[in-house]
Amino acid sequence: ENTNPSSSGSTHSATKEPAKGAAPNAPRTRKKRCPYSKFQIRELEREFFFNVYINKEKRLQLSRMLNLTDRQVKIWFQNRRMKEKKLSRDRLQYFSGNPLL
Amino acid sequence: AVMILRSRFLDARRKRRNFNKQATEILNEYFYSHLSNPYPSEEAKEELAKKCGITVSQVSNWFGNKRIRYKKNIGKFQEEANIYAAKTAVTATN
DNA sequence: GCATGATAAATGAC
DNA sequence: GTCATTTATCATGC
Repeated sequence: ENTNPSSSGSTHSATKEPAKGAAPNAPRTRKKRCPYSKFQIRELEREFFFNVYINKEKRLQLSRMLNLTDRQVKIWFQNRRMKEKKLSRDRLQYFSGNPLL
Repeated sequence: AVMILRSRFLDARRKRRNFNKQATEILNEYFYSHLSNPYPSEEAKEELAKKCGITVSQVSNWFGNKRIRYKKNIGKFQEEANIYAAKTAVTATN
């Protein structure tokens, strides 16, 4: 349901996304936030279930399969670990105040 | 039973409820009295959370949203800024 | 219909 | 690597 625009041109040659017109004066434009598709999320979550920490090989493999950059996959796992940590904190707080109704 | 609780917790996360007026007052007071550097420390966040009856994460969310929405349209918050500026001025003179 | 709180990508400090 | 943040997006309140 999401024809991903992040696949523009450079066929995921990985590790570098500011493939601009080689302008030496790069204004360092922040990449716009692009929500991932359901399919991309499913595959990322599937891998996260097996390994909270992903290695380089699987990362490159996933980035090719999902048409994301290597950096995007890396950052997704970082954010996902932070999310898991927050979920744990919230669960703890939620179940601590209640005598298991 | 546990599963019901679990599912209820999971989908209850994103259900939004507005903060009460008093909590919003406290947060705005801090924000506009620290407008030059609206970044409360971890201790300040905990204190604000306690006074407002919300979590520290909610305090962080509130300041994150407030900072960017204020920056994006200062004019829209001008009236609000004046109100709290006057309020802190009064409390300072008392 | 926007205001508002929470979450999802992306950056940067350390 | 973590983690506070910025920014856009989402979902809800009213």
